[in-house]
Amino acid sequence: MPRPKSLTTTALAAATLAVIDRDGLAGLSMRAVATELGMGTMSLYRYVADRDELEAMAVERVVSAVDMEPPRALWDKQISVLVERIRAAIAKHPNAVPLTMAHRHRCPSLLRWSEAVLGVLTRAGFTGEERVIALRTLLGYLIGATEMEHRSPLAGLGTDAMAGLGERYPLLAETAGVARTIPADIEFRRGLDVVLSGLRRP
Amino acid sequence: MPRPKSLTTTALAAATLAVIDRDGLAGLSMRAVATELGMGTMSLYRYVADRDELEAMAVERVVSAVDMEPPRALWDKQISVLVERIRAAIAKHPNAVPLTMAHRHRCPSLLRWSEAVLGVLTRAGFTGEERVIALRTLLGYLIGATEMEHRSPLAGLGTDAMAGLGERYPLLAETAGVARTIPADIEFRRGLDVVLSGLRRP
DNA sequence: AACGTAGGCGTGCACTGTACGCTTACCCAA
DNA sequence: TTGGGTAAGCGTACAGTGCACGCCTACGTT
Repeated sequence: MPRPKSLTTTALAAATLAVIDRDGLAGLSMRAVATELGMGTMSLYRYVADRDELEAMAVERVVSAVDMEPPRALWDKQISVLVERIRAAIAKHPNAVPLTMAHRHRCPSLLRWSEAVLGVLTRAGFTGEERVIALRTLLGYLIGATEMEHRSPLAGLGTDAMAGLGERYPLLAETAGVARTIPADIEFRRGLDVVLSGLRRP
Repeated sequence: MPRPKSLTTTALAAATLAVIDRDGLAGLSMRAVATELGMGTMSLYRYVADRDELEAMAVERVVSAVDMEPPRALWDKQISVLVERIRAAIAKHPNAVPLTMAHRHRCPSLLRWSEAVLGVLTRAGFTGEERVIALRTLLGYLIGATEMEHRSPLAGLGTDAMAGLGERYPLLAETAGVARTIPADIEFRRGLDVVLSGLRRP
């Protein structure tokens, strides 16, 4: 009976994400999103309680696209595929990574994802505490590795600055040199393989 | 010859950390730190270029206290001790955890720590890419697990809210129930054991 | 055709980080 | 003892933020 809404929540999330992708996290403000949508700033509050809630919607949009269906394979391969799908989705919006970390706990898609991983683990024979530890270890690695990939130490340093670093931290400098030759997704996968091989029974 | 400084950088970092510990991250502002020190706001900029730099100093203070000397033990035990020392240091200032994550890459103490871990790995026979992967995997788990511990999913939900959750995510609800019975540091240690057992060659 | 509901928006407030320039405390040279 | 130079300390001001509040207006229904 009253005046109909002119926005859907997905349109709001899309606009928010567009601002983040274009102008970076520092460019995100209620005013910026409103302008992006051609509305006044306060109109946003018809759809959203908070700036926090707006951010959470954008994060949900980042993650909601991933396919939660495990592929036909052995359980460890199934898990590695599920983990890498999330990583890929997050990597598509690098500017949003800090927000993704901040709001992941109220992101329904990540709950669905955890449920899917737990399904694989359960079918593989994990139960009780063992299953808790397995999930938390996988999640921990996923979160930490993703964070490291997008705000890594030594990333900004030029090769010459790293040479100076080598005097005080020789092993670190050498390791950084080697690390530079490994593509990020290979590095992620090999670290994940370490975790998975730790999860397999001896 | 000129007027001497009245503050040391460690005093500044201590005051910043005190504000964070007492009033939380939202209570941290240049004005708050200045008041804590009994100075005017702008005086801080004699010691610090940025709010960012102030935050980095506080983070460095959080981490700088940890003992970087590996204990006498087998290499995997040495590493687990080093990792847990960092975790313990961070856990002492839970309000600062997001800052610790944000500024870890320019934190000298964490470089020293990485160097120490690399030393252990090297003595254990790790070289080249294998050593890179080992360090990144450990760091990834440390960062991710720490983040999860301090802003975990399902943490705020009461037991009744989790019952409703159980209808859509049965495995997750069951897992959360079990997880509640495991102390955080035990959980961290067992996840770390998974990673370490993955690092040991078969 | 008129009405009531709810979407949209303009203004304003408290708060943030920080640029700029004045004042003042201090140490050294005379 | 006294002056001077240097840098510490601070007061003010500004652009920007998230958001509370209340007015206006477009709409679907009767």
